[in-house]
Amino acid sequence: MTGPRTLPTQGAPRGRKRASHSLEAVLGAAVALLDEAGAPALTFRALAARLGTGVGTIYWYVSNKDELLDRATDHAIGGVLALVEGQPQSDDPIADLRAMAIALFDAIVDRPWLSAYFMRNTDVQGNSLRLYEKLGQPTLRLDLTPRQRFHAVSAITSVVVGTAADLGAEIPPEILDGTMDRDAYLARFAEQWRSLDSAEFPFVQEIVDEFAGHDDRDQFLAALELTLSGLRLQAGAG
Amino acid sequence: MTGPRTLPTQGAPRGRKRASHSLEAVLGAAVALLDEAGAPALTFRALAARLGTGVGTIYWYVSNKDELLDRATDHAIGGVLALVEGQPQSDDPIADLRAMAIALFDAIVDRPWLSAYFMRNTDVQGNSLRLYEKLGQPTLRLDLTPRQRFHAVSAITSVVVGTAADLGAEIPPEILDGTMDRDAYLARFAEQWRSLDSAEFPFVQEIVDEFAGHDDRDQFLAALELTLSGLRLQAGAG
DNA sequence: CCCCGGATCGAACGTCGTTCTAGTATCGAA
DNA sequence: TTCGATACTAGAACGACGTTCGATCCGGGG
Repeated sequence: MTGPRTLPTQGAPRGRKRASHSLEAVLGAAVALLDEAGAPALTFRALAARLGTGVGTIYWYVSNKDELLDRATDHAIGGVLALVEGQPQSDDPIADLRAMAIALFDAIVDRPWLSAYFMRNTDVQGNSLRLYEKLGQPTLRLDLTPRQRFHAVSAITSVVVGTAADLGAEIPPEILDGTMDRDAYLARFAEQWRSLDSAEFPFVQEIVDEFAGHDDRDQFLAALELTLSGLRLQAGAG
Repeated sequence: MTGPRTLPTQGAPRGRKRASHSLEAVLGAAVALLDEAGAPALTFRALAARLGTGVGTIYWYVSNKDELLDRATDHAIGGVLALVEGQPQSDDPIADLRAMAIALFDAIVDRPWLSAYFMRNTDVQGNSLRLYEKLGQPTLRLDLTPRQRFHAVSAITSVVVGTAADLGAEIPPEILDGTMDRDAYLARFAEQWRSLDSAEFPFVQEIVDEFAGHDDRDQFLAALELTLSGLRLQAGAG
């Protein structure tokens, strides 16, 4: 009456007899909607239409939109987790950290809607905890205190989420429609910046060319590298 | 017909004759609503009620909710900018960078709604550009390439926004009502984490005590320090 | 005096999340 | 076979939201 008993956080849908729509189907359709047109496209009515059911049916599997979003996010993070778990372990823990952070970043670039809901996922169990564990494991091979390890992982996730969110934010609708390409968009900004008073805005003048031609991935990699080199320094001085 | 001609991004409201509600008043009320009860509290009806007007009036000053949010955010960032500009410049550029980042972080902690709208503010002009400039100026005193300076500032803002967003997300309604205090909330998580299989979750087991008693500000300061020490290393090796 | 344009107002529209009631299919027990 | 409980489906309805629109007010220049 309040919903299906439990959901397997992993694995195939176990013996549900003849349900035409499982929770898995709902989540899959939700993720598809999010992928196709972002967060505003995920409405109960659109989801019901896609599944060929009524809105009431969705509420049988999920108690409200927050839970739908949480479960859909966890569903998507499952994919990232699989990727990260498939990565081979190297001799250098920091290199492993880097590889995982990049995999996570790429996943968010693929699904920009993830960044908005990534941080508010307070699930104790689920895939995000498992991902957190995976991200933390390389720090166990570093000469750090538990506190330093804790801070290191949160620093790395901050960099990933922070830059990815920044990235997802800078995409106004004009550019998604193909009306205007990214370079022209950046160039318009750059031009306005160049016209600023260079006595009042010396820094902006200094970096405007870099901004005009910047690559988001390079920007992320540079930020990540700063954190990682700080971490390497910390581990070496232990 | 489409709104007031322009808005002074700074300064007193100039000679508007007898408007009972200026844009400044609208923005002030909007920020007040956001401060009192967060983003969901800011609705056109609530705002109109607070101003003692109709909803239509607000649309005279602002063309839609996105613009309202952008302007309100910029309004709030003006306060941070004033704080940052009031800080004295020291001999150490990195220390200045640190101080600014901390001021920004504290401002977001004060106004958690800022984190959500901080990144999507793509205004070319306005206070966020000025703040960006201020954040970048210390890097001019560092021995770096323009590209490195550009990356350094975006790395720092990523850390600030990333951790602040993470922080704002981990506040479920129970804790804001005073129903449950933060320590008990963290302890509940910690307990569930402790019951996990330690072979499968070695890292979580390692840091669970740190997590249970962690301070958000310390977490941010640690992440910031990693980036700054990486930056110092980069500047020294120039 | 009238009129014109800046400024104000609130009813109304469409969409959203959510609730509720009615309904159908399946199965074990009587 | 009948009955009721359980699992699930369906869509009308409600209130709140963002937004639009025509009506209205009001001061200053003709």
